[in-house]
Amino acid sequence: MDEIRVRIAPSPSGNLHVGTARTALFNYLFAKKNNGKFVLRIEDTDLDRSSQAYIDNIYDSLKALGLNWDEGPDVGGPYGPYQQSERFDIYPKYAQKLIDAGYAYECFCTQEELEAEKEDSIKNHRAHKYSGKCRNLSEEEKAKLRAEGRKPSIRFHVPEDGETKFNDLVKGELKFDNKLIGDFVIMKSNGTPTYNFAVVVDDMEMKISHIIRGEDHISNTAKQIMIYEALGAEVPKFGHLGMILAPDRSKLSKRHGATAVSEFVEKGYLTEALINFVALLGWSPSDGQEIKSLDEIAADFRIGEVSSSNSIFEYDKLNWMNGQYIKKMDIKKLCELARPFLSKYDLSEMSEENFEKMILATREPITVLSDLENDCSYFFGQDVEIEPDVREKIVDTEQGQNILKYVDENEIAKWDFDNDEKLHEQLADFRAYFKEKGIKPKETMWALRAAVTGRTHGADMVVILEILGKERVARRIKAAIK
RNA sequence: GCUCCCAUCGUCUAGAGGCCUAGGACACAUCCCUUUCACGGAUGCGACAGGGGUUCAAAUCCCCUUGGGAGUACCA
Repeated sequence: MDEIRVRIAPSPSGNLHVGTARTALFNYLFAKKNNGKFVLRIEDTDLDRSSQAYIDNIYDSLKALGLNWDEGPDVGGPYGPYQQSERFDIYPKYAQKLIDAGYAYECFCTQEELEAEKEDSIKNHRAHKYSGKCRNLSEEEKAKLRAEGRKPSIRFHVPEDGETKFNDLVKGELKFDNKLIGDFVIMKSNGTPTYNFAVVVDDMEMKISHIIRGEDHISNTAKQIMIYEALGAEVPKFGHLGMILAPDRSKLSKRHGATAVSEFVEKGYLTEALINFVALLGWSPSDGQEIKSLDEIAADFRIGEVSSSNSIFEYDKLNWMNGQYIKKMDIKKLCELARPFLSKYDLSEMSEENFEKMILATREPITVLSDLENDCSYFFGQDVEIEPDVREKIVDTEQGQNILKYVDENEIAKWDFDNDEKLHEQLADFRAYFKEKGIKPKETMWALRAAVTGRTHGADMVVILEILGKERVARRIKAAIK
């Protein structure tokens, strides 16, 4: 059997979309599982909408997700170039080949004529397709039209009857009635190829064996198969994935939140979690273990088991999963990723060691890295602002004041801020003292916490005390005493 | 309009005729653990869209209806 070769072919008219990332993922998994090659091709034939910034974003996002390609514009490969704008000269040759073989013809219709045809069809409740009126133009007629200054497009001559069918890797047997497909343009009048033509030529030249893509391409498939056959090329296998939808079942777009991989990263999602989550949209692990690395998923992956229905992108599970990854992540790496999210604080005032301690103590409840900004606020600055509600219900109560005064006068001096084991015990003693007076341990700690952090919940008190140090803690407690 | 795809808990899904009084995960609720929030553990809530067939037997196969999605460009 020939080598398995798959590709992802994004067009750089925007940042890498999660939907594209999922398609890339399934291609990558299929390649990995089958010892094949994963190639990246940039489809930038629409020069107006394409930009280098987007190309860079695609590279960065794919790499960040761990979806490394074997061949592509930047790394090269045996079937390059891998960027369509550098391949413009090869499409006309194939188009000419099709004309010569009678599979395609020049069409001189103007935009207006085409519009009129379409409107006519709609008026008569017919499925509109190109009439084919330029199909049999004589050389004289063509010359005349050319003399008028009309630049022809090239259309593929679709067979009048029969059907085009293929066995979809995920959907099974699919077929299309040829007479419903109009002669479609393969080369625009400006000399550039249309999408349907460019993909086929590129996939053929790049020896792509399996095309795994979104089901929005299903109806293109018939046209593409016709081109392959007309060109005498081997038709690859196709597999169409269901789409990712927003919770309201519409296309996932900006108004639903982030859509680009890079936006998710900026919001504090880990790429490991994102890719894991997206893999679960349409695929499920055979052992029920949902949290899996890319390699583990690849080992377990089978394209035929992928769900053929659409799936909805819900943040709940992504958030949970991201939290799981945050909890398990190597602490050094997490610290690095966390830094940008704490840029509003003066990080220079905190030692590397304390920074790590802080992250270790605050990573537990968070779901996205951006939660850190709020959750770490009390670790910075000399003073804290006590939330009004907390002040009223805890700090300013008689019990609260008593506890704080007691801490100020009898406890703080003896607390060992540099020894967490001792500090831990000392706090236990402190709780025990008030417990004898009938105050719950929880409430005792609340008073301390409220005065020191301004809140009722947060990281472990021992860690907070250690990082803040005796002076700052004393200062904040005094400030809370009326 | 026409063509195509899809249809199991709110969501992601397991299920490929009997193992299903339909399993798991997220979310939600309650409880336990606990110096807070969380984590973790336990329990609970919760679905085969509807209707016809086929069969001894259907979530699983077929048909229709309904619902959702996609395509219908000299965009990709």
